[in-house]
Amino acid sequence: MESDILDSHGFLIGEELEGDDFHYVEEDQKNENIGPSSIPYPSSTGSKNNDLIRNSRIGELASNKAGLQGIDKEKVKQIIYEASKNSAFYLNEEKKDEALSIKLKQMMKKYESLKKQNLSTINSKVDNLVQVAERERDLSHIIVHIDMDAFYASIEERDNPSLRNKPMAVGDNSMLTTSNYEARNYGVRSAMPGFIAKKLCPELIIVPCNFDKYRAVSKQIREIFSRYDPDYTPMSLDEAYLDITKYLDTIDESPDNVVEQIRREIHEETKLTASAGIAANKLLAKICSDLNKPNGQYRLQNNVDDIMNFIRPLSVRKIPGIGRVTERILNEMDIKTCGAILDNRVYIHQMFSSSSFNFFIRAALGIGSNIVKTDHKRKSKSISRTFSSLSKPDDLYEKLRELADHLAADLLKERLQGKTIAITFKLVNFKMITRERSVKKYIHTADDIYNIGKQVIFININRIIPLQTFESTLITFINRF
Amino acid sequence: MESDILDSHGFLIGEELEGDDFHYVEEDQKNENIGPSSIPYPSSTGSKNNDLIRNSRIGELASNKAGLQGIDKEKVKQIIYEASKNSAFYLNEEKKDEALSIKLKQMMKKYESLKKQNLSTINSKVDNLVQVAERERDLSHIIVHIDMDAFYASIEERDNPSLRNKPMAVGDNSMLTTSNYEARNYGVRSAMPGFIAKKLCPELIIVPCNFDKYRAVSKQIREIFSRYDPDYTPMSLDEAYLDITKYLDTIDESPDNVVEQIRREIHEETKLTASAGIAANKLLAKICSDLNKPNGQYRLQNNVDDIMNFIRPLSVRKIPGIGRVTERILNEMDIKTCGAILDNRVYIHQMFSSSSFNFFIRAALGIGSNIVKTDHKRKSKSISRTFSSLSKPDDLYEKLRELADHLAADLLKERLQGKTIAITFKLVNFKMITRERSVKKYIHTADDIYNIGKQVIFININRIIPLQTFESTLITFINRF
DNA sequence: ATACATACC
DNA sequence: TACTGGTATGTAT
DNA sequence: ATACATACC
DNA sequence: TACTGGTATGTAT
Repeated sequence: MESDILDSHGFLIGEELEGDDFHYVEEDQKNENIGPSSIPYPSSTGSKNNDLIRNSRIGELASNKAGLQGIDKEKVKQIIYEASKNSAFYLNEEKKDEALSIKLKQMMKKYESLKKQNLSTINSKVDNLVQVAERERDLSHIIVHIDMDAFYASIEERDNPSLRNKPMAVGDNSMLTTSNYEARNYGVRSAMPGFIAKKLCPELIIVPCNFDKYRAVSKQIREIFSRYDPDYTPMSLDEAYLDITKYLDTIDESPDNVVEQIRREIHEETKLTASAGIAANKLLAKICSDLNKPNGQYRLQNNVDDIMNFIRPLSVRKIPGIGRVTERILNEMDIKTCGAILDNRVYIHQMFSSSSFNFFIRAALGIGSNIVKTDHKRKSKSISRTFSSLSKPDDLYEKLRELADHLAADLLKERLQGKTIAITFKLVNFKMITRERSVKKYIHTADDIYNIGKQVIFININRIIPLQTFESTLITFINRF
Repeated sequence: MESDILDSHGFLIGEELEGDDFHYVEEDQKNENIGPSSIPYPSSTGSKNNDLIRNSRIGELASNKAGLQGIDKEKVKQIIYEASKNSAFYLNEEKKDEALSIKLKQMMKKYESLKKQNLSTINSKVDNLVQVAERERDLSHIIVHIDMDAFYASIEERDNPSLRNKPMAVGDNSMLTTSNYEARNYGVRSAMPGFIAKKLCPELIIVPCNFDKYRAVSKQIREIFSRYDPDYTPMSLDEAYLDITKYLDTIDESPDNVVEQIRREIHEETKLTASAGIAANKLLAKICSDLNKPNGQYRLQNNVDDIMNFIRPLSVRKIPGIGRVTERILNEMDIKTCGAILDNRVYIHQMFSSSSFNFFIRAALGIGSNIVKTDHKRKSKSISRTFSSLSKPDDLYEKLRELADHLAADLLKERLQGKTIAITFKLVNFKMITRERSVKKYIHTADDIYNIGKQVIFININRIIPLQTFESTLITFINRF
């Protein structure tokens, strides 16, 4: 009787939502200062069949990134769609997209009601906040963002001349990490599964990853960076920020020439090309480094007018931290450029959290951190492996054991310990579920990780197995604060 | 085996903390704009025996509020202590105080380490935030806070002349809501149990509450308020804010004279006295209304210098929203006055959340809301009753039934519905525990409340009964957002 | 504290 | 046949 | 979402 | 004999 009432009112227990998002490739970055990595959600409307390809997750694979000019985008989309449409992966993407649509619709409802309101009282408050941001502007540093061109692919080409001038990618049949520019002309790019890339370009050569080699080259270029800024920050094997302000004080050279020289040294010592952006802060430098890619550089002067003229017409999507989802939300609000962010600051203020508002405003003003020297403290350490579907708990425990051993070894290397363990299961339908547990004392041994993980799996075994057996397990070791 | 590991790492489940705080009396307020009602925690050090009386919850009963000047505070403390020391209530207060001590100690650790640091880089950021607050200052309104003097007690005296000039209080043997000024001279005050008050003043006359009468008088004074500001906001039966700016435009009178006139009309029509504060905003008006109590008023000019000179030497405890606990935290940081808040803004910024920082800074600048007209939306509706200890679940369900019926009737009057039900149990040792449940659909009927409540009790029955049977049940009906 | 989403390489 | 692996951070409950 | 603390009348 | 009843809001998990 009571439980009838309870069920009919549906206690908020164990509700299920959807999965995760796409990813790119590579490794080793120091992910920081790239703004809020989460902001509400959007999506297309009906999102049936080809529509999804057109304007969402999968469609993005055929977007207008570098190297895709002049090719038949529609044809690329069509081929990707044909190769994907009945896969579990694609079905899951569709599901996620539908969830997104619902949330976007709700946001738009709020937005429409906002447009009808008189927001003049909020205006001055918002303008105040913009002024506060403006006061953070600091034009006293020259920051450089350097990014190797098609890093892994270029290394492989360099070391095997027979690969040159042919469409080629690094990775394997299930996932590519990098493609060279010839391959990009076919629509082949990173984060694309190799078997789909082959449909786009049957003559594509796929070279397996050789991380030891990439790390060695990375070490070379980092040595070069340190000549110009001993406190440079590497963001990944092929990318770094430099503050060359002090270096410039020691010589009589323009920033442009210094960066030319860095890129020249890189080329001389590695036979590889790099692109660079030069600007007043990391945000702008990063945006700039993409502009004259490959093998080019772009200088944005440390001058408010130049910065504002540069950023105003820029697509919001160019802002690191604004991805596919956030771009779509903004687009729905008719905000396509950074200038429009500023113009719509009152709506942005009402629609988003204060931290998102600050992120958007600072980006649209071209204001960002110019602190390059960082003593980065790792916040989590994780390991994951994809394996073919399992159906017996014991098989899963065995995988857990392997991952726990591996993770514990990694933790030991850095003398890390933590209090929270998260396990992510990827089901065969590509749905991801995460379960985490916090303990009172710091732990780090494989046994501790395994035992806690086993308990977590055991408790959730019914959520995992019956749905459809799992595909992969990600153990994340999280150190909160 | 696994569960051994798990236990030894102590999963963070079902940990128990401590209870609740003291309260005053009366009813009917529109609690708003009184700042963050929570900020970390502090306490004394050893807190043994009489120490607790001296500097904590119970000691506060004998504090230096209006009416207590010139009496022997030490003697009052001693009598309260003797009357309390072995009670379950007092034991619980001691427990809470110990928990507080631990947390305060931790805060001080952080504070000490902060003092050793060079905080110059944060300085300008904090100064910016202070400027942002300063820009909110608005001196264009004249706000009045009116507060009846010893409201319930004065009404009883008025209606029964034999009570006059004798120590008297309103309430009952277990709890007093108001005391007259004669009684206050003995240390008798609101929120004190009657039986303890009798120890302080054996000849004390205790008159039972007569809410219907108080409500009728409240109606009278509200009618007067509305003559001066039709949009006045009542905060309780005996207290209100008025914005007399517009009224002043219609006549040629000073604010002081207008408020004299309001108080005169109150006295003429009710034979009761009121005190008032007149200032640029609600925060300041409220502080001012306490200054010339009883039967007086205080005007603070709408002028930055006057406001700053007024607020600078003011004890932080005078700020509504800073209670016993927060005062203690601040005192530990050597912050006793509002001026000291400003002087220590960088430490405040580092020690507290941004919302607490903003609250402190605005208070210390004398900046507050001057919006009186509010269409207040109720966020919760609750009912609670104290009853003697029960030990059978069925007895508790029966109480639940009564409270649910009552609450549902109240909800119906205001056409309210909600999605969350909270039940608070007060155990015989005065420990309070809360358990809440959210449901998906809005509910409002007694049956729904009862059934959900019963389920909640059922699930937690082992947490309640074995500990020591419960004393009272508070059902709160919460409407989130 | 948990679960999940977004984003970057 | 077949859609990774790693880290950070924001939002919602 | 849940549990609890602080604060006000 | 005996320490309320009501509402809001902040913090921590």
